[in-house]
Amino acid sequence: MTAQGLFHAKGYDRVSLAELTDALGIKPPSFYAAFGNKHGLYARVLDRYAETGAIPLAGILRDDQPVAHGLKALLEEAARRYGADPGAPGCLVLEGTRCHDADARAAAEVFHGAAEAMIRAYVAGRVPEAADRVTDFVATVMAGLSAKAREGHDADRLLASARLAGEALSKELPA
Amino acid sequence: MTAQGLFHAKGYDRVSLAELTDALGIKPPSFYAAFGNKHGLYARVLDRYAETGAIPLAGILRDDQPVAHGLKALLEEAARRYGADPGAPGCLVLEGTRCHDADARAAAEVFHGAAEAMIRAYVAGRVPEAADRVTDFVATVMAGLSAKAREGHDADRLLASARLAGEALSKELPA
DNA sequence: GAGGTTTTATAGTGTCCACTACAAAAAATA
DNA sequence: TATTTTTTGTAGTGGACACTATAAAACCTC
Repeated sequence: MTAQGLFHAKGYDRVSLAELTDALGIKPPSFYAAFGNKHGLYARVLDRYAETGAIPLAGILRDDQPVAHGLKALLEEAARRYGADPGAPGCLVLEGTRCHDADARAAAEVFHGAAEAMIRAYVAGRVPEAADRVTDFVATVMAGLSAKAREGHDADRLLASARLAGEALSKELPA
Repeated sequence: MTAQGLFHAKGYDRVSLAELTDALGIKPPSFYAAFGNKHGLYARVLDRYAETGAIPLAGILRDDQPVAHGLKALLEEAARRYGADPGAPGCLVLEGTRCHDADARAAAEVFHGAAEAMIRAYVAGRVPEAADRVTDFVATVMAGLSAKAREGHDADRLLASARLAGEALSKELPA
């Protein structure tokens, strides 16, 4: 199990330093020499996740389709990813924003805030009066999807909820 | 600050026994004589919350209106309550299902499961083929609303998201 | 291959937590 | 009032955790 896998599977708080050093095959002093502290490694894991494991927002929120189409694709992709691996359910970033360590939480909130800003900018570009409301709704549904993934819902169940949420977007935004 | 207020404001994990005994005006030995342990008090708080502070499902999910109407009223009521008190945001039960203590989590999950079962039964009574899907959606949105309330969204913002989610229900369910 | 430098392992430190042994005070009973 | 019982307060226990002091080993450099 990698460090990223541990954080995703158990959440920041519940991963102990002993598990991390075991997973990395190093002893605590080497760990601190390399990463500074526990949330130092977590910050690195988040960077890596943003580049490889997270939803590629830029690729999904494209300007050659209606806004509603992009947002629905985003929700559906979130459902698929959050439910893809039962051993690492939900979103690493969204779950990180709810952990008990202030430093780790702050690190996750940076990524979370950036993602919401991208969504808001995408909507504002074409339907400015709906940007705040629609962004809140999409973020709310994504938070719910991640929570339900952690309750054990599989990708199909999450996808059904994402599609239902998408109906609201079709109704709210111009085709 | 009452024990219930502490649990709601900070979440189960982050309330220490010292805070609880201070709040109750008793010393640890009296605490253990009265409640057994920390999650013993939490279980009592949940009981009390279910009776007084939680959403009155039975009153909202009434049979003299369309199903979509009842569910929309539920989502809107959740938004109002979750955002009503900035010092105790979100749902005590939903947040409890995500805490780190296995006993406390199990206690919260009992209430959470009962609430979902009530919603499912309400939908199944009149639109059985939609019961699972719609219940998942409503529960997902409620989890998202509670999460967003804890991020600091006020009742108005939550209400806007709840209303948008309601549009999907109107579209999905018969009037 | 000797001397110096960096990496590694052992073994711990301090801290915070839920929880409790024990004794002093209070209350109830006789 | 004397004695027993119950409640309370003080002070501490044990365990888990993130983190580190120190010393041994490995690795260069000359």
